[in-house]
Amino acid sequence: MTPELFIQEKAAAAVKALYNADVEASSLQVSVTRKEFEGDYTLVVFPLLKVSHAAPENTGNAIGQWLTDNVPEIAGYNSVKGFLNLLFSAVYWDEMFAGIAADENFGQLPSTGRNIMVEFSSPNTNKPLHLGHIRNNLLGDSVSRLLKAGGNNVIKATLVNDRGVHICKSMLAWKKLFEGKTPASTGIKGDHLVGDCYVAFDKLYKGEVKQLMEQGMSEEEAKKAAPSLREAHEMLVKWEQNDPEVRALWSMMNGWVFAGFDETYKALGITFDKVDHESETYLLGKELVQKGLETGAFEREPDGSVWCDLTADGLDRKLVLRGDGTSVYITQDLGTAERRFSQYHLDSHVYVVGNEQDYHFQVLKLILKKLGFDWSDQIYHLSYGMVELPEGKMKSREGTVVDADDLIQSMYEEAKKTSEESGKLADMDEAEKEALYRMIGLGALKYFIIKVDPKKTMLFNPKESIDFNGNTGPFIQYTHARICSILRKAAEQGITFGTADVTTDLVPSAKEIRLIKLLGLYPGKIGEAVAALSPAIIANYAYDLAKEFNQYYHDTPILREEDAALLKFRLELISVLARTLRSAMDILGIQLPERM
RNA sequence: GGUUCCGUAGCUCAGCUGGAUAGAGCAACAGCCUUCUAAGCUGUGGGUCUUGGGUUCGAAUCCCAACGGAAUCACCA
Repeated sequence: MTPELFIQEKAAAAVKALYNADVEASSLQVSVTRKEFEGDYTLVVFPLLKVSHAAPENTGNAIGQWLTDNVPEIAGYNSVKGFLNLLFSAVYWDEMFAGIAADENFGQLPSTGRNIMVEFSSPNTNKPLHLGHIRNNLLGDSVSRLLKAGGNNVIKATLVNDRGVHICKSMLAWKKLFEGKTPASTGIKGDHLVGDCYVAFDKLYKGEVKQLMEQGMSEEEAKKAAPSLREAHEMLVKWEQNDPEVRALWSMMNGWVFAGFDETYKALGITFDKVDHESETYLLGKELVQKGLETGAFEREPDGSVWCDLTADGLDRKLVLRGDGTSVYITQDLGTAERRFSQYHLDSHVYVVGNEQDYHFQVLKLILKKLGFDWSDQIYHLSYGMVELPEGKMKSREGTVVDADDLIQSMYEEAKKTSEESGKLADMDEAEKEALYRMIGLGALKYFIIKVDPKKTMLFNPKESIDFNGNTGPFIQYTHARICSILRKAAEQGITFGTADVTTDLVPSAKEIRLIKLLGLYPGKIGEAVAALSPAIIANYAYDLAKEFNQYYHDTPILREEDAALLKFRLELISVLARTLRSAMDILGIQLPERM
C-alpha cells in the first residue's frame, strides 16, 4: 500500500472518531510534503472544516494528535494553516524500503490479460527516415514497453506504405535518370538512393510546370498537365494491373528501401512483431463497405461512389469508396482494423500517428461505430506534435529535413568525442568503447525526444540536443555508472549485502527517506503514464531519481560508513535505485552502462 | 470560416485528478576535483503562468471569452 493510501485510510478513521462523520478515504488529499516544511506527507484539511466546525489549524492539530496516538507508523505532526504535515517513524521507512527491495519485479504491474496492438512507424518507401519519423518510432516503441510494464500483452505492428503514386515517382525518375545505378554500384544506402530519385523527380516535375506556365497555362493547369506526373500515374495503373516490368522495378526498389530501413531500425534498436504492407492490405475493407450499404450506414451516389454521412456528429460526409469502385485510404484502415481485432483478439489498439491525422482517426472511429463494432471505442490515436527546427518546419522537398541516419551518426560522434576527452575509458578495448559510444549517443537522442509531452509541438535544436549535461539521457546513464562503481568497489572490499540486512532499527537520513519516497512513487508513475500514454512521465521521473541520487552521493560517503548495518543498508538502497533506474529507462528503450 | 491542439524564466521543457513561497536544464555570473567517476555538486540573478472575466476558502491547473501560434476540413496517403 502506498503511503498516500495509508494516510487516507487512517485520516478517514480519525475523522470518524473525532467528528463522527463519514468521509470517503479516496476524497482526502494527500501529497508529499514540500521541502520547506517538516514532515513526510501532508493532508489538506480545508475540505474537512465542514465536519469539524473548527479553524483549519485546530482541525489539523486534532487529527494530527489522533493519528500520532493511534497509528504506530505515524511519529509526529505539525499543522500549518490548513496543512497537516505528518511525520513517519523510521521503522515505517525501513519496512517500506524492504518491501521494495524484496520485489524483484518492482515496477512491473500485475497482468491485466489485455491484448493491445500498437501501430507505429508506418513509413513511405520513397524516401529515407527523418527526424519526424524518429519521434514516431521512439514514441511507439516506448509506449509499447510502457504498456507491457502496465501488465498488458503488446503486439508491435507497422504498416509499410509501399504502394501509391509516391513510389511511382521515384521509380520513374530512376528509369529516366538513374538507370543502372544500385546501392551496390553507388555505395549509397538504399533508402537514400530512392530518396534521391524522388527529389530528382520533383525537380523534373517543377521544371515542366514552369515551362508550361511560360507557355501560358495557369499554375493549376500546368500542375495537372506536366508529363512526368501523367507518366507516374500511368505507372500506378500498370502496377495495379500487375504489369510484370513495373512490378519488377517496384520490387527491386522497395527491396533497397527495406534494406535501408532495416539498418536504421537496427541502429535505433527497434523491432516489430507484425509487419503489414499496404500493397497487401489496400484492398481490405471493401466487404465492410458492402455491409455498410446493407445496414444503411453508408449510401451510394448515382455515380457509384459510396459515402458515410457524419453530419449528425458534427463532421462532414466522408467518401469510403470511389466511383470506379477502388478503395481510398480510410477504406483499407477500416479493413485492417477489423482484421486485426478479430485475428489477434485485441482489447485495444493504439495508433501512433502525427496530429495532422486527428480528423482521420475521429472519422475512422465513428464509421467503425456505425458499422456496429463496439471495439471502436478501444481505438486510441496517440497523436503527437510535429518536430520543428530553429529555422521553422521541416520540408522534405526543400531539403530542410534532419536525416535520421545522419542524426544518429552525429550523436554517436559527439558521444565519442566527449568520452575520449574525459579519458576514463583508457583500459577498454575498441569493441567495448564503440558499443558505449552508441549507447550514449542513442540515449541522448532518445531521451531528448521522449521527455517532451507527445502532444506538444517540439523544437529540435541540433546544437542543444547534443549537450550531455543537465536533464539528458547521458546524465542518467552517468548516474547509473556511478552507482555501479560504488557497488563494484564494495564487492572488491568483500562487502556483501542483501534485503535481509535491512533491519528495522536503522534510522535513515532525511535524504535517504527522500530517495525511498521517490522509489515508492514508481508504480504510480507507470500507472499514470499508461493512462496518459505518455512515456514523458517516466522520463521526467527517472531524471528526478537521478538528480536526487547525485545530491545524496555528493555528501554521503557511503563506503566510509563504519556502522556495518548502515553501510549495508546504503548499498542496498543504491542498488535498488540502480535497478529502478534501469527499469524506468528500459521503458524508454535506453540502456544504462556500468561504466562511462 | 468550422473543428481540434498548444501558449509557464532570455531559450528548451516539467508542473495541470484545484492547495503552502510556480520548478528543472541550458545560457550568464560566483564557488567546489590529495576524499566512492566534476557528463557532477553548491550558490546568485532571472516570472503579470498570453489577456480578461467566472466558479471556489483557495486557480498555472476547472469553465467562458478574446488574442497569438499550429494542424485539419480531397474520388491524396
